[in-house]
Amino acid sequence: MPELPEVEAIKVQLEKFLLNKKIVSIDVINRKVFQGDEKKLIGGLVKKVRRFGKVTSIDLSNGYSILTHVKLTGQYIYRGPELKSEILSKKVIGGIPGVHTHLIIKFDKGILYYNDVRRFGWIRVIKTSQVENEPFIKKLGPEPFKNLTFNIFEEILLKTKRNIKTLLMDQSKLSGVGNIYANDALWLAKIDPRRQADSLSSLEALSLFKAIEMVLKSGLKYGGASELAFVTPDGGEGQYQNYSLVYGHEGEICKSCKINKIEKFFLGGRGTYICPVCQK
DNA sequence: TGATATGTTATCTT
DNA sequence: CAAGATAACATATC
Repeated sequence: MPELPEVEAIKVQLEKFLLNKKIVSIDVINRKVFQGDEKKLIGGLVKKVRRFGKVTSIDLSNGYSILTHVKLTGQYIYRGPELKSEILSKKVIGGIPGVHTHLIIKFDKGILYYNDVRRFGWIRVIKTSQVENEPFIKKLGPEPFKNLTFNIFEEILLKTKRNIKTLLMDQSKLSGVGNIYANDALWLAKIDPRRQADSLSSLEALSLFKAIEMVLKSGLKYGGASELAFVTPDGGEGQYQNYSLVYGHEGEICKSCKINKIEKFFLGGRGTYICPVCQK
């Protein structure tokens, strides 16, 4: 769920709420999700928040960074003086703090909670200078809007016979796209997700490249998709699920041809939605 | 009650 | 050997 637009929404709000605030204490409730020495973070001021694909880095003034991946159900929720009205999505199961709260960071003003029902997410303390050398970040492929050009995209497609949808979601090939936006981009480009990546014509590849940018832009515009567990640090939800093109629309009429029903099947173990007539 | 949701990785297979 | 396919992770929800 949290893909490029969702993680960007987290990044933007964390920066908005935490910039220039000082960490005064850290409570690591669950070591499973936390790696490193939290004492290194105490006293640091938040100077910048960066995003690499689906990973966020909170950079501090003391040379350390908090690198974090929320995976499927990780949630960062902030409570502090600048929240005009305190909303808390019911997707925050157990509340804050609650049974699923694994980390609490207290700032001079405000508190940040990390909740994660399934505990797949992780938080790492590393030196800021090492963020870009972190193995996870190092193996990320180029990212849309950043360093993914059409030429690079086409080269990636031609290198493999894997199905195009699985390739789009492979973070080592291109970063940021997950299941929701892969489904929507392929529908928008009218390409069957089962096609071998290297079988796409140059024109089809260009259409898909543009479609990826379009659906990601739409996701960014609506603050991400909150189908499952995604919430923003202010406690609110994204709205993209109300504007998605095919993802989650099984059995509904295709928005393009307005005739055929959207079908769902599994591809690479992931839910895949298509219009069987529009997508070739 | 058991099937379902998904990001990533370890492991198995071709 | 390498690329690709699949299972595993954990648990709330329907």
